[in-house]
Amino acid sequence: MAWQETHKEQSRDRILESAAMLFTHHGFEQISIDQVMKKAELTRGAFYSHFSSKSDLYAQAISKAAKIAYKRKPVDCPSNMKDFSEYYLSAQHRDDEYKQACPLAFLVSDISQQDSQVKATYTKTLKGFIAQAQSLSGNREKALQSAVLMIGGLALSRAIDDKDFSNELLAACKVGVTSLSMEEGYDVS
Amino acid sequence: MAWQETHKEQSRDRILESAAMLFTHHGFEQISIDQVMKKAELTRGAFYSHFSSKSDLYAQAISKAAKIAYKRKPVDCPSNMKDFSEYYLSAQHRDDEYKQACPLAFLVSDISQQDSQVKATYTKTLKGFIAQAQSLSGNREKALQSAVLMIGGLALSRAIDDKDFSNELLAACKVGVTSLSMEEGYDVS
DNA sequence: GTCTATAAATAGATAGAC
DNA sequence: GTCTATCTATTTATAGAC
Repeated sequence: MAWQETHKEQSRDRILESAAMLFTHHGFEQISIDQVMKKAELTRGAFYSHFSSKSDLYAQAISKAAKIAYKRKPVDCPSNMKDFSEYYLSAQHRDDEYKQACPLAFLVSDISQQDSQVKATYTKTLKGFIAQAQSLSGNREKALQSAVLMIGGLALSRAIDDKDFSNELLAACKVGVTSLSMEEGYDVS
Repeated sequence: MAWQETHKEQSRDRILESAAMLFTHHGFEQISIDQVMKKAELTRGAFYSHFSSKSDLYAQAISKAAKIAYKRKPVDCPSNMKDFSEYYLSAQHRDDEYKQACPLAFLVSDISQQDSQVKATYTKTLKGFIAQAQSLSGNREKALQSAVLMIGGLALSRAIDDKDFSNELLAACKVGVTSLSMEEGYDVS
């Protein structure tokens, strides 16, 4: 039947899901192929039947992680930037309590060290994120600014070794995004 | 004489400068102790007379890199956020043409994977950056938002594999920072 | 397709001569 | 303090059995 995955597709999907979770949380270099395969309940040797290299897996895992993160939004289709940013800039998201975090923030400075396939996947994912923001704010410049406040704010909040300061930063970014969506100059054209 | 460094201090400083440059550009995992020592014109074996571990070096290199990046600002003391952001969010800074870039942006998602010493150093550096922004904008919340737009915007612009899109993002962040510094509610208290 | 075994390279850290 | 040499561990990728 069409909905049934073949055995190979199931294995591939388990590898990809494991990689999405591990890479998003720990970055490219900190995770070995062995760790990914063990989480997928397979052995190292089976890896190269599914992906051509670790870097190839990384690129596809970023795309997968973004899809997973997108699915777990509290509302299917947030109707405004305020709701979107309150979910995105929450302490739960920063602390990755559900292991389904946004790779755009968690891996941002990791990506500039990777090959062109990885960068292309990241760029495509970021463009999707900004398109989503633009559909809510109706203005491209404000959508770009909001995206930077959210992705950059979340990334920075994770690097900080001071909970109060980290929370303060997240709160300021939420205010920034909300202010942007309430300013004059709203433009749906 | 007091200004003269001892031989040991000179070696230590060369190691630190080499590490600052290499780590900022390539991240922690991509750089080996051997590469740092070669750039400092020493051999591997001499490393542990100066630093206790690679991670120890990383923490101190971040602080050093921030001092170097701060020194190379075009103006000694930018008098407003617009000037500051135009330098910080330039294509030259993104492309690291002078190899003296800001580690806050270049390493942001790298830091969350490191030990507490590294995180503490990064946090302290970030607090200094925000204090600088606050002294220019006079308002803490706006300073935090400006810092995120600058650091987050620069970090994101580096991950993007599309020059036009990257430039567009930098431009939007400059506008965002400038707008913040011109809004009502300016508060010098 | 998945397994075990291994090749081949690299890196962090230490030992000991000078 | 700096050097050469080495220990030990890890990792990507491949080979070949089933």
